[in-house]
Amino acid sequence: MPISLNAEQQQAVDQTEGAVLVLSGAGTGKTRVLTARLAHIIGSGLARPWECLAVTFTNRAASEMEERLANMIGEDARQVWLGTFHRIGLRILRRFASELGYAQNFVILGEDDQTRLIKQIMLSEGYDIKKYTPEAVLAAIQSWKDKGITPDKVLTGDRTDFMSGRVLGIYRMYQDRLKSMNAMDFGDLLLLCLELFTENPEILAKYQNQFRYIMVDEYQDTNTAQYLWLRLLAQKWGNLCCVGDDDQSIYSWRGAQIDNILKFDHDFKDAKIIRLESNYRSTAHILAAASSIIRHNEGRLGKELRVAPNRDPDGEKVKVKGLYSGREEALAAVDSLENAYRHGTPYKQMAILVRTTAQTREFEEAFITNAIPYQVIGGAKFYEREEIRDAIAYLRTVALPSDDMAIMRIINKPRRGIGDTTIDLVRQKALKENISFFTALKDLTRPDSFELKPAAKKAAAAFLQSHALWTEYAEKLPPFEALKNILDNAGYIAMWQESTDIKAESKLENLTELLSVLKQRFDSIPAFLEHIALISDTDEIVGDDKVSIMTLHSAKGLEFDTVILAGWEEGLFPHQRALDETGDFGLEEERRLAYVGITRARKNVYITYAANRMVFGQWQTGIPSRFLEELPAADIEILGLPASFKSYSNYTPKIYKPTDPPPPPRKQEAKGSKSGLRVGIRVKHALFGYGVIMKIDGEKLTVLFENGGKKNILASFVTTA
DNA sequence: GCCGTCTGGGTTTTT
DNA sequence: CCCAGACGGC
Repeated sequence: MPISLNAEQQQAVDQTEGAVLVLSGAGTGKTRVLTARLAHIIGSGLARPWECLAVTFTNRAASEMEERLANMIGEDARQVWLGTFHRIGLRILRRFASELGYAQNFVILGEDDQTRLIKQIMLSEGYDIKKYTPEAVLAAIQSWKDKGITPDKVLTGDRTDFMSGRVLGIYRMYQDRLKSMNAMDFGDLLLLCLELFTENPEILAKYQNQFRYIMVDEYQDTNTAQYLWLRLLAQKWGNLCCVGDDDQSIYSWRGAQIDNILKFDHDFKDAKIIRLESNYRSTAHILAAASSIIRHNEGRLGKELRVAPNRDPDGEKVKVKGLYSGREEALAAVDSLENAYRHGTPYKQMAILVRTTAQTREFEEAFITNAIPYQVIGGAKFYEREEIRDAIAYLRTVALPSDDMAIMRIINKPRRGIGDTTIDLVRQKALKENISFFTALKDLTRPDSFELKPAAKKAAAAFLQSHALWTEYAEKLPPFEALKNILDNAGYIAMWQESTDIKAESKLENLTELLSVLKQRFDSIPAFLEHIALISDTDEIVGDDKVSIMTLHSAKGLEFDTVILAGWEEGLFPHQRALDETGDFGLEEERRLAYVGITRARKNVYITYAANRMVFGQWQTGIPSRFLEELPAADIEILGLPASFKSYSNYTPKIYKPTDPPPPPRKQEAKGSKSGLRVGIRVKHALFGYGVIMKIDGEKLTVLFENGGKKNILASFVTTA
């Protein structure tokens, strides 16, 4: 299928040999180039599909590319090695796990399991986990892994080791524990793959020979481990094509090395650099705004976006709005979106982009009040939720009894009389004898074992009996039925049904949702477990006509007609922690984030900030982001700024003196029905706390509570708050 | 082992 | 302001 390309794009497609860096600005058609290039390589017989490796950063990007490729070359597309770094690493590791001393069916630990494991190790080593949190230790370990550093390669005096050298010990123990549990974490999928390659030259050679052409998307976000991995694999043929945009590098905190892209021509000899600068997405004003901001960064590869020919040259100016409070900011967004909707833009072509997930709530509330359909992308992720992780842990322990983290998670959930003391004892035994938790538990319930108190022993035996039954379910029933029966039999469903927890109802809904996903999409438990270990919620986009609310980070790679960039205040955006922790570097990364945000938009951009914001239940005054000053006056329109900002070009960055008493929140027009209850009103429930009314049906209210639950209750049980 | 009350700390961004 | 985890009484 022919596909029209501009000259630079065509050049990127034709330049198949050697190292190529395609510097591809936002909206310049990089996915199109990548897929056209793959199609060209395969179509012209330069390589067969499975001799091509295409690596992306997100599953979403991978499936998009696969789909487009399938449209061009048909079923052959499925043969291409196309996926995220982690998925491809996993595929290789599954095949050669034994070379590293792992069994083929190793499990992949999620973040919660990792933290629990670190915590266990720290506690048993006598560390004060208040002083040094497991999360911080895990982060330090993760950052070594991102750099491709195994425990024996950590240099003395590595400054990421905030516990004066002791994190390394924990790292070592953590890796040992993972291995004895036959488990890997996310970072291992790359790190161990690297180890596999370096220790087994014949395996490396196999893949080097196989991958004649390698392509990488979002190269600016690769970390050192990924860089090393690519370099090894590309060594034989040298055909490595990396596509990226240094101006969109926003993941340094996760180990991404912007240097990878900045030094590409230094790392790979005779590298060709091709610039894609024709933007097919946004209007001139939007591009001008984005360029003007990013121009304040130093050390860029240099690249200017131009409006591609034959497009509406100007469009509307970028609108900058100052609002009184976070609430008003959200209401202003409602206005703008409704206006866009009236002018023919569907809701699904609109997005609110925020810096932090905490900002989403205010918009949700305003959207509920004003009946604007919305979805929050990312945020509290489905597969990270307690009930989902629990259900998965049940499946895991049944699929693989030696999965220690899984069994420990659910053994006393619901309560079965197996408390911390018993769990600790079993764990110690397992550790000492180097057996799995499950085996240790079995041993301790044997008639000739008396280490457990009778009550605990009885409880443990009962659990094992149930476990055997669950295993039978898993063997005999389809996955969906199996999980349903397991959760029922385990009393897990009943636990939530009987719970007075405000979140119980939504947890039950989520479990139903999980079951239906399982039913629709999976016919084997292992396949399902493998899938959920690697996906994230930003991967799933639904086609409903809804406004998307998400962070700037998860917006990368997406585009919308209308984009609202909210919360442009000093400290929030740029975020204070970025400034504190990495200074100018952090500021530049925040600026790139602004650039990413603006360039998501095709037609309309609104940038808003609030003078006052409720943080931790306290009113805080904010000052407009410095990034606002970096916008080009000719391309923006200023609306509703507080008086002292009338002159945009020379504002003094202080509207409200910190010594002034915090301004009272503006009361929303509380008039309405005589009970005072209306959709959107904030109410308080004695048991469930604060929430917002989503729906009123006579005396029956649907309330979205602030701690996450949605509940139907009678109006008489709430008071306005 | 379980369940209630208390308190200090927390909101950057996530494959 | 809210929540997870610690603590103490049963």
